[in-house]
Amino acid sequence: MDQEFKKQETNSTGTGYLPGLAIDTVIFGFHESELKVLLLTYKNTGFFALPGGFVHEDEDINQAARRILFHRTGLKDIYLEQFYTFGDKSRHDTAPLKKIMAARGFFPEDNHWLLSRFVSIGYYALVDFTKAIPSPDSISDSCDWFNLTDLPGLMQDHQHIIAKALQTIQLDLDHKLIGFNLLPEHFTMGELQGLYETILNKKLLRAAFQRKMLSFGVLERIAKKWTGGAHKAPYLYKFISGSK
Amino acid sequence: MDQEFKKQETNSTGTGYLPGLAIDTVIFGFHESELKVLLLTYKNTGFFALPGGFVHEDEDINQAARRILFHRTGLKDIYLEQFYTFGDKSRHDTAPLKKIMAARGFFPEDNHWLLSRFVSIGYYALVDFTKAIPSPDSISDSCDWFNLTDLPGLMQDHQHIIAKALQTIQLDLDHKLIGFNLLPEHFTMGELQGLYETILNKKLLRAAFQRKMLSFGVLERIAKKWTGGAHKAPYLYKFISGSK
DNA sequence: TTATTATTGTATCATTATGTTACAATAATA
DNA sequence: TATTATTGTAACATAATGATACAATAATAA
Repeated sequence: MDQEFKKQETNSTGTGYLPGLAIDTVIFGFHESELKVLLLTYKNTGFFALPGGFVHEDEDINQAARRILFHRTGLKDIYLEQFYTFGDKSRHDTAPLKKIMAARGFFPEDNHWLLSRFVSIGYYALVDFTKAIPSPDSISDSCDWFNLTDLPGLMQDHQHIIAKALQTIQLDLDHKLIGFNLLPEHFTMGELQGLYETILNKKLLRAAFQRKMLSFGVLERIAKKWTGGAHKAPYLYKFISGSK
Repeated sequence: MDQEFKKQETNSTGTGYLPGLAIDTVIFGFHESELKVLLLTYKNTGFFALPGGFVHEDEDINQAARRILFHRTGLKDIYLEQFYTFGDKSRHDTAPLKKIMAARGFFPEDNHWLLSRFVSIGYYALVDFTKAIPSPDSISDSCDWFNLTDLPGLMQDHQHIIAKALQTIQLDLDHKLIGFNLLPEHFTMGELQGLYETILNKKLLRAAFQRKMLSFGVLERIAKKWTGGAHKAPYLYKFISGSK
């Protein structure tokens, strides 16, 4: 899989890829009451960036997004949604990419395909934090979770892409049942509420939240969870539905 | 403006355009209780298609969408929204395009840029039917409104693009105030309700609809409209708001 | 001029959804 | 066995929406 990058650098015309088209994925996770995104750093540069990639000539763009997602998290069958395509001409800034390549000892001609203007299709993914295993590759030093509230400086317009992704899931949360994708298979009502509160960035009323969630009829009560606290044990729930 | 097409055909490598990237616009209008979309036919082929175009090298994709929209309708300051990017590899079908070009007496090599695989960014526009003047150009025979309920056979996946656009405005209609863009400056409550009913494809309750619309506080009552009917005259309203 | 007709604007009440408070149930601990 | 904190849910209050009813009023006909 890591040949992918060598292939991208070496063949200066980008044969085998759709020209000028990139995919960036905002991979959301949730842990300890914090919404997180997966970021990587490019080797020896300290640049933080969203996991992304390019589309093969014989590949649907959605397939490409899944491939990239799998590559970073090791996960298949993930909730993945295209949310916006970014194509301002101001995105075209070759400096960071040149540095990234230089740090690998590669000094491309100015007409190298990777230095041309790219339009990027944004996808967001919702993954179970406990199942996803971030994996760096030959081109990146690290690939790790960052709190959404405490992001490092990001390459290009990646900050903006994340903001737009967040905005999208905030809107989607109300009318699609997507929240569950961020939790482990079993969860308490309190955990689910905490997730909603974090995404929407506001407090919700406990009684009303529970009533509403149960009214959807997609939660199956599994067992009790004895947390060790001196109080009633919460139930564990699991998401059930034809659609996931 | 019509040189645009000659430029696209003649220069076989597509210099000046972003390669492999197209824009398709679903331009919605509303007239006589029918939702309409603007379609064009390519000269001497009878192919129906969405108005579309390509992105200039020095242009934001949103600018490109506005340029295409202006070119077709003569309108600026139109409500325009990107809704999805279509990039299945199955879209790549050179046959129709070859016929279109052949009908113009142009027979491109197989490696002509227009025959390569394209990813298309979909935009939808909401326009005042009474203001938009559909205009064909050198490459198209006609450019006309078609009822959404009675579309002709369309090129490639344009049917699917329209379906996705419709789905998007149905969802947007609830939480954005976008409906007004499809009506003339002044309209009655009945006309507004008819518009909503057509888009959502269901009957709404008159009293509740009126109460809700007025509660938004974005409607200014202008005057009465004497229709000639033997009944109370409805008020004319106008949309007022900082955001349009 | 006045009755008739169809449609509009809105009040009224019914129903449903949501906000809010309260309290019994219950694990762990003292 | 009492205490504590938290959960699940009942109960009530308020707000939003569904449904019906009716007065207001342009045009037309008597």
